[in-house]
Amino acid sequence: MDIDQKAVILEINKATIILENIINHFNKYLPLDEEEKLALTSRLTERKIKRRQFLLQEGDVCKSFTYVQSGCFKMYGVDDKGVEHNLAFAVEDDWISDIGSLHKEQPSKLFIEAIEPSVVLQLSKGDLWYLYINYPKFDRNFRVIIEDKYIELQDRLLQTVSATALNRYESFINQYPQLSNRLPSTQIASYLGVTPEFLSKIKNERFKK
Amino acid sequence: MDIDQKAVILEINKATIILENIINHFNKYLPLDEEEKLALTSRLTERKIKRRQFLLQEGDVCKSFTYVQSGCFKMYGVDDKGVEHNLAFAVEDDWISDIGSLHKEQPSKLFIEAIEPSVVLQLSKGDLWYLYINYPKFDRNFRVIIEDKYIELQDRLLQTVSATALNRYESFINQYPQLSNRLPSTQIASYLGVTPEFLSKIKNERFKK
DNA sequence: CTTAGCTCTTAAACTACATTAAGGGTATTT
DNA sequence: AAATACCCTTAATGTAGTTTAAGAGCTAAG
Repeated sequence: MDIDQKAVILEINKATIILENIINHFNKYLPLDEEEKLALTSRLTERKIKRRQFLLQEGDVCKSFTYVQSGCFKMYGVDDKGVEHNLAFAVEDDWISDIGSLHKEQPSKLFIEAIEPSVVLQLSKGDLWYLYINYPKFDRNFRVIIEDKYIELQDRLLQTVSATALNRYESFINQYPQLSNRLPSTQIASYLGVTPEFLSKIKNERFKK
Repeated sequence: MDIDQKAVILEINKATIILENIINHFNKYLPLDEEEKLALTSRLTERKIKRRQFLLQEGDVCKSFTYVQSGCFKMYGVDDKGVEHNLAFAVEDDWISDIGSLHKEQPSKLFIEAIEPSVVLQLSKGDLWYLYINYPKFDRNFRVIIEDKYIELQDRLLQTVSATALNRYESFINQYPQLSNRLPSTQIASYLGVTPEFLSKIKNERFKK
């Protein structure tokens, strides 16, 4: 076996290892059989994304459903004054997409931007539909995935309208302890719905106690 | 045919008419075949609900997925000060449930209460699971139903964190013109995340223009 | 090495919205 | 028919969070 062949095999192994993550992801729900695994993995496109690079920009139609293999993204809207409002973060082993724009093929109001250098696996709308039509298990699995996201979102809305900024901050730290270390405070402030200045004040008061 | 028989037939017709609504509901997605229709309708429980009666109270585990046949419900949480915060309304031909509580069999943080005298069709968790397992089309249909609800919720969260109370009020009127006439202002204020007093002020200023 | 650009913090002035209180109108219950 | 509860509004006062400004530490790019 010459050096070139070895290089090819290394590449294949690396790809296999990467795809193992998404396969394992489905093991949390209804595990895929060999045929389904192949149907899925053969349709995934791997992309490396740099810090500050966009997966989606306001006005564009969202074209794919994205699995985060490694790294971190934020999804946010920008108001009339130009202020960003973070709706969601996604780190490794999570999905991110503007589902509304993807489904209805309408221009998105949102941005999806890498906060860290990242690797993603993407499914185009057509491929996703193909999987839904030919392998009902994907209907099931994505139903459960989106139900979980719905539950999270509803919880968050309740918090947003009924709790103070301090409470929201403490809930965030409890719910996402890893994220609260990993992300800059400005991004957390934008997620909590306060200015960085006010978050700074909150942290200070919390520390004094 | 005697009078009793006529009465029975009338009852059957009425029941059939009621179930027609939910069948038509699914026609918006992937229409059900005869077997699926029977599987569904034979598992539905019809309940009449009085104004101010609860489908779910905080602390209880949500036991069923509810289709609103007629009437109107609100789903809300109550904060430490005892203030209600409406997360959602549901009128005829819509679904309502605390999905988090239903799925994870955990005590709910929410109330679901009738704002008008209502009629609902309920599916227990067990029956819902039975449908999912035996008729994959329900996975598909409920996936799409919940995706639509997710889109709505995300839109609302974005509004809540990025728009003023006046903007949120105007969006609400545009998006749900029927509801804005049908509901008392106190309920709309609770949904928008402001006090009834402040909503009153907003309306007044809006009218002046 | 240096410049430019983020990030974090503090603090004073400001604003959108909450709270409290009170009065009048309208349903729903008795 | 009366009583009770709920609904809507106005207005004074109060506050959580914003805005603006300014400086200091950190990181990244040329």
